[in-house]
Amino acid sequence: MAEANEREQKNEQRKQQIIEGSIAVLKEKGVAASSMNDFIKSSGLSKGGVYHHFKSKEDLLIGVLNYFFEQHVTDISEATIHDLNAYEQMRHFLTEREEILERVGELNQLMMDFFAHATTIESIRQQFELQYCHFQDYIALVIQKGIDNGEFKSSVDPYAIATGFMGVFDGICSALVVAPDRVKFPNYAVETALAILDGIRQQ
Amino acid sequence: MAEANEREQKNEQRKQQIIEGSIAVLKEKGVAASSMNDFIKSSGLSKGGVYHHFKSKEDLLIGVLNYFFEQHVTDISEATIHDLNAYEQMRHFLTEREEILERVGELNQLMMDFFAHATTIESIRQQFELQYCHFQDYIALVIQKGIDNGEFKSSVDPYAIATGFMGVFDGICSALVVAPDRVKFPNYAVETALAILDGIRQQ
Amino acid sequence: MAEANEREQKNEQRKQQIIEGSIAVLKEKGVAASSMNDFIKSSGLSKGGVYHHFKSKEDLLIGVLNYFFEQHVTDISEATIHDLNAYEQMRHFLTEREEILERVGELNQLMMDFFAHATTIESIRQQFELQYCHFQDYIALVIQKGIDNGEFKSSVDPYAIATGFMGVFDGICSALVVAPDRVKFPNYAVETALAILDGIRQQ
Amino acid sequence: MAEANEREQKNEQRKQQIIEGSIAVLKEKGVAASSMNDFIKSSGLSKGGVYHHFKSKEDLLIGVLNYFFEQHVTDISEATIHDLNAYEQMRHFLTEREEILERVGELNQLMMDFFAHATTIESIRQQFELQYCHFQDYIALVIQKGIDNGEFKSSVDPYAIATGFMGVFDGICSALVVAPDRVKFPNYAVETALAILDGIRQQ
DNA sequence: TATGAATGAGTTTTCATTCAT
DNA sequence: AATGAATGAAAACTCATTCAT
Repeated sequence: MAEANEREQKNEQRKQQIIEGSIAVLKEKGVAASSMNDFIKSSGLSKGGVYHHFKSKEDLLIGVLNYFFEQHVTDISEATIHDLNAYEQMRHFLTEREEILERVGELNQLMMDFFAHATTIESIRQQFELQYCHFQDYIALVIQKGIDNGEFKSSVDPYAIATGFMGVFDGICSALVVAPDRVKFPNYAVETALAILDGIRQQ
Repeated sequence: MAEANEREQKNEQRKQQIIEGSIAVLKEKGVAASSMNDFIKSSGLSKGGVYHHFKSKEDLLIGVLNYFFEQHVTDISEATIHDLNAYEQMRHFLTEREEILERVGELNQLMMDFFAHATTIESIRQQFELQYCHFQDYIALVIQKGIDNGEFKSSVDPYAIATGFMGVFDGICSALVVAPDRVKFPNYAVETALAILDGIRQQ
Repeated sequence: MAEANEREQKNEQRKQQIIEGSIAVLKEKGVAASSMNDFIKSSGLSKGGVYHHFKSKEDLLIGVLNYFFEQHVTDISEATIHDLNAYEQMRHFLTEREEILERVGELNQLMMDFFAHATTIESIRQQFELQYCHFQDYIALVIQKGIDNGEFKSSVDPYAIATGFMGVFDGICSALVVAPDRVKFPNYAVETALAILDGIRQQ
Repeated sequence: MAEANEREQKNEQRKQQIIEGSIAVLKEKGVAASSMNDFIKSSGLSKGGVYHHFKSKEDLLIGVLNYFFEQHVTDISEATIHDLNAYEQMRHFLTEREEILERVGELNQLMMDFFAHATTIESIRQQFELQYCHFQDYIALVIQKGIDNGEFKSSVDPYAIATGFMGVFDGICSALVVAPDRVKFPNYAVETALAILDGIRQQ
């Protein structure tokens, strides 16, 4: 029993080792240009060794993505402060937790790259969808609360604004890849997001 | 002289023929999965024939992208109505020209796909950057006009809002790929964009 | 001593367990497409476990073949009835023991498959040769008896006819794989074999 | 037009060149053990060159098989002499055309090997089936003629005997692989086949 | 005895590109 | 201008076998 546990732990370590090597490769070369051989070289293991832990390239890529979500995307609901009203809650999220936003920006290039493969690799799309819905639901909920409180206009569709809110960040991150000199992240995103909040506020 | 002209025209026609075939392939298979052979088959020409007109795959891809921008991205400045103030101008753009937005949505999947390769293929990135800057400058200009008019708050950074504005559309289009059931396009984008406008307005 | 015996018995059981699993795999996938991993999975043991009992794939394959011959190929001499003359003996074998023939047909596909590897793997060829000679000797003996009795023509070469006799069965079994709709087994084989017997009979 | 023809001829030559190299490899290594790389090396072309002419290993293998059938399996109906009755016709075929039989024996090892893959590769099975049916029909026809003539017993099933007839050759060829010291080919096959003919004759 | 992580040469196939015609 | 045969590096993946535990 104890042995089995030890082995499993070692396996997990190995997997992590492979994933971390792969991330380094992916950051350098991009998803499309990274080959299994690259991941294998970076892992320090042999071909068979890597394939022992991940049964295909897709499998490894999903492993990387999961690791990413686990490590880097802090659960937004952790940032909730229950005393605040909806508006303050959102503001707080935008202005006080800037570290999160900055980290998002750093990882952005790789994320966008993965993201683009959501089109081609269904299982990657599903991973993204899961994360996306989670966020979308949470933000829509906060906005709904704001509507119920009378903070936001009753004409607001909480899902539209939640989607737009997230879109600002995703879209600006995309732009960062295309025209890094023209886009200041997260500043521009925060300013736009605050404008959205002001725009839906009840005067 | 006349002959030379005729020849050039035929050349242009051939190029277009190749590009149009390639677009059909790209829409069906995606950028990463489309091979030169696929483009060649769809062109009706031979290998050598296609390579005569485009010296590499990258070259052809850029040709496709240019054709795309020329054909499908209506120059935003055409939509300008000079009698309107900045706020009305933006509103008009969002609510009266919905056909444009819808077309953007349709092309989005392929664009996102191309976009992914902005990371890897520098020349593709440059094409996107050119287009991006063009739009960004134009929108920032309109917003600046609104600030000067006193329509918008003086604290507004026109480039931040222009960037956010575009980001909403790009970001929501991305989301469309990931979670099509959760995103209504262009509705959500328009509602968010209008909220931004309301948010930066001088009360 | 007793312990040593118990151990050996357990070993034999393990080997049999591995072989039976392997046969199931071989029937489903064919010899060429079956991997050591498949055999290991089907055995319920681990990699090391199987390799402990069979030192290589070839070794396991030979084990399977032996098991096969032991289990399924009833010793033809058991079917001998000593009161009968040679002609009746052969007839009896063909017409009264049809169950055997049918079983042969069922196993045929796998046998043919193994057989193909007789070319490549010398040790498999040797196993087949052993079995083949055993049968050939026995049938040739019966025919020789018939010649001595005056039942069969004295011009007959007993080994030629014995070989041909077996060939009819093997050949028709092969044909069964290639053109199952065109071959009725064992009917066609029995009819041909009876014709051979009639053909060598002294009128 | 002339050019197109020349090109096609050259293509055919290339294909033949690849096939002939492949046959040499197959004779030496066997079907199962021969890799595409081996065929490529033996062809003198590059990887892509071979794949230009044969789109997969299976495709090449079928090419080899066809070439074989075309080159080596003389159409049995060519051997027909119309003045002879059925019995003499069959005898003639067995005793006068021994060169054919001997050549069959020589090629036998490779054929058996291919044959074994009829189980695994459907397209190879189909090629064999085609050839098989062709022969079977022809022989059954001759036997039917003999029955109609009163040469053969009316109780004879022509397809059973035709199948058995072919089986003798196929079966003995198999035996040749397994126990070459115990099998004389084509002698044993001819003697058995003649016995079959005698066995179905009307006394 | 038994486990399963690890090895690495090997497999088939793809594909952007070149070049003689 | 156009053809298509040829190149060869690289791709993803397999698999019999070994060995530390």
